[in-house]
Amino acid sequence: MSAPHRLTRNQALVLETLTTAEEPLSAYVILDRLKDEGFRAPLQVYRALDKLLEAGLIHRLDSLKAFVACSTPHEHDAADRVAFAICQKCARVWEFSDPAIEGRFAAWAADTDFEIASATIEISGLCAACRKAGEGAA
Amino acid sequence: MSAPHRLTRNQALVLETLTTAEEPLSAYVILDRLKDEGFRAPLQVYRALDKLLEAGLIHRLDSLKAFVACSTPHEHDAADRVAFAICQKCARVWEFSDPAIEGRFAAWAADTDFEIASATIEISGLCAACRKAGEGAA
DNA sequence: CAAATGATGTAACGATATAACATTGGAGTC
DNA sequence: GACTCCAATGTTATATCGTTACATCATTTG
Ligand SMILES: [Zn+2]
Ligand SMILES: [Zn+2]
Ligand SMILES: [Zn+2]
Ligand SMILES: [Zn+2]
Repeated sequence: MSAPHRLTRNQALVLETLTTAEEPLSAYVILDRLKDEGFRAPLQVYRALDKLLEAGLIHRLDSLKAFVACSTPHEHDAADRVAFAICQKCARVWEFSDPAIEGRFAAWAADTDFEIASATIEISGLCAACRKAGEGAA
Repeated sequence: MSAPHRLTRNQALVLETLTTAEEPLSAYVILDRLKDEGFRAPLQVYRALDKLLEAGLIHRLDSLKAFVACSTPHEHDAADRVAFAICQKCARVWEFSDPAIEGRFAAWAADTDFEIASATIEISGLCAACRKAGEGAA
């Protein structure tokens, strides 16, 4: 399996930026925040992101075109897919996995003779805090 | 509710391009295929795509940054979410929905006090035909 | 040390999507 | 028909996201 590779300076900086952030960040926002650390070009960010994705330390949210630190740096096995809930207002992300959902996908795949390799599961809506805050504002 | 708006020329051309295609198409591929019909700029495509998305006649696949015609132009209600399976090899798309999956999301949302507005559910893998074709090739 | 490997820096480019603004075309009045 | 309104269109420019190409530096390993 994947040896727990020690992170390089660039990788550590990008990971720390994501870990510190409250919301998912685009690659260019990360670049901007790391200007003072010597980052100059997008590729410096994308290369670090690639390694962190491989290591399972971060995720890319396709629906936002942005990256987020993994909430519980686990091995994301094929049999333990992860889903994300993203608040449209505060942009905070909840990461969860549900064997029952995985089971339904597996059942559909078996019926259809489709071999699942990966999945993108992102739900969008309003978190409890943002709904509470918005109740009196309409 | 949404009146079944008659499509404009541009919208009809974009929809026909997607309906005819075997795979999802990027906006720029659509633009290219409609050059002969007078299309010149990305916005002509994106504006038509926006309307078709509103009308529920097409979908955007976030994981591919591409668009696909809806296989069964239904009203995609909040209570009847749709999922996609995308073959990595032939790029064909299967559109399906599963009340049990929706139920699991609803259960998670209830537990977490999250209000779901929309979802992106895209699984990637190999279809039956492509697996069969690849079996003797390794 | 020498070779191999992986990370980095930099510039240029490609791909995806939107902003801004002028113009056109039809639907409903008068 | 003339007038008004509003949606759709055409066009240019720009914003945003991501990759190719290539030279350089660091680390490991024999
Ligand atoms: Zn994770
Ligand atoms: Zn929120
Ligand atoms: Zn559909
Ligand atoms: Zn296939």
